[in-house]
Amino acid sequence: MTNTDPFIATFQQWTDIFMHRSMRKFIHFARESGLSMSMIGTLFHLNKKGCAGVTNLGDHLGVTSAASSQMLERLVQQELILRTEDPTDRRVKQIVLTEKGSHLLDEGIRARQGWLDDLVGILSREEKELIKGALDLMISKANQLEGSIE
Amino acid sequence: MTNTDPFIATFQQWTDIFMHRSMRKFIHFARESGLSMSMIGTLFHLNKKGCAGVTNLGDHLGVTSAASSQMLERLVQQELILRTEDPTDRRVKQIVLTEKGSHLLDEGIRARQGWLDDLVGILSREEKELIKGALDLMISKANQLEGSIE
DNA sequence: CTTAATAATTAAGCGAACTAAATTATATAG
DNA sequence: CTATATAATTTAGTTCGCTTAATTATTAAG
Repeated sequence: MTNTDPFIATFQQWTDIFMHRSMRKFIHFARESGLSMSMIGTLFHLNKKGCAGVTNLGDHLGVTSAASSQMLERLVQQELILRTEDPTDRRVKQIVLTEKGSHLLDEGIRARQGWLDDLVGILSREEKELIKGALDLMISKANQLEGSIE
Repeated sequence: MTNTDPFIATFQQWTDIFMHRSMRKFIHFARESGLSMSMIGTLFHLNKKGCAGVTNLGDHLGVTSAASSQMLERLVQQELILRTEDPTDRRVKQIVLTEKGSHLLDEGIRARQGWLDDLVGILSREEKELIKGALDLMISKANQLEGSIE
């Protein structure tokens, strides 16, 4: 293709494998849990940020606040999130994960990475250390770029 | 959590970052292209396998052949796939990517990994080599597991 | 040839997720 | 106090992706 850099080629190859293996189970899990992509994205976002408003979450997904409100209502009914008034500005609602929502998310992540256990199973201690070192390096470098995206 | 293995912990941490950074742009791209998740999955599958039948693709997505047929019709209208008769069994249709479909997919992948260029930019040659080695190792190990999933 | 099985499509209908517009409640500026 | 702006919600209506059931075409088996 246009990418001649062998590093990028390798990275894309790994991404392909990872997506294929890892996403299938996760999507299956989401379907069975009755969660849409928007819901999944919202739960992940809440897991990361801790708390957010309705319009805020909608913007994050690229939908209107009306759509966001409706989706959040469904999540409230499923008891996956909690919706309370912001005491400092009573127009805004504070959305947070419930215990149940947090657990469900963990379960999904575990489903996603079930095959990881198989992979770990056929790695030697030295190989695991090599890979862990590389991942740690990428994590720290990625965090270094943090400023550019909110 | 329940995972005490530092390797798995690191892996999940990296996955979090990767998903966050990489999926957002890709989902945005899919929306703008008017492609559903099923369509995306189908295009990727075709890209990998080259050719497939209608029922086959539906099974792969976990939907009925009717649903698959309808979705493929939309992809045909968008000129992203080609649907021809299998000469050896005229009941089955052979679905392949068009040039346009292949290009669109490439574009999506590039959108997904736009931030990768930024990451590459702040890696030294030695760091890139370390990471590439780790990725190559994981790729080969993952392929070793290939038999378990079709 | 007849019957049964298989692949794809079509038809009808349903629920989910979205939008625009109106509504309610609260906050801010003049 | 009166505008105006902002946050969330409700309402009505659309579209999408799916299902089941029926239909068409082809193949395979007796």
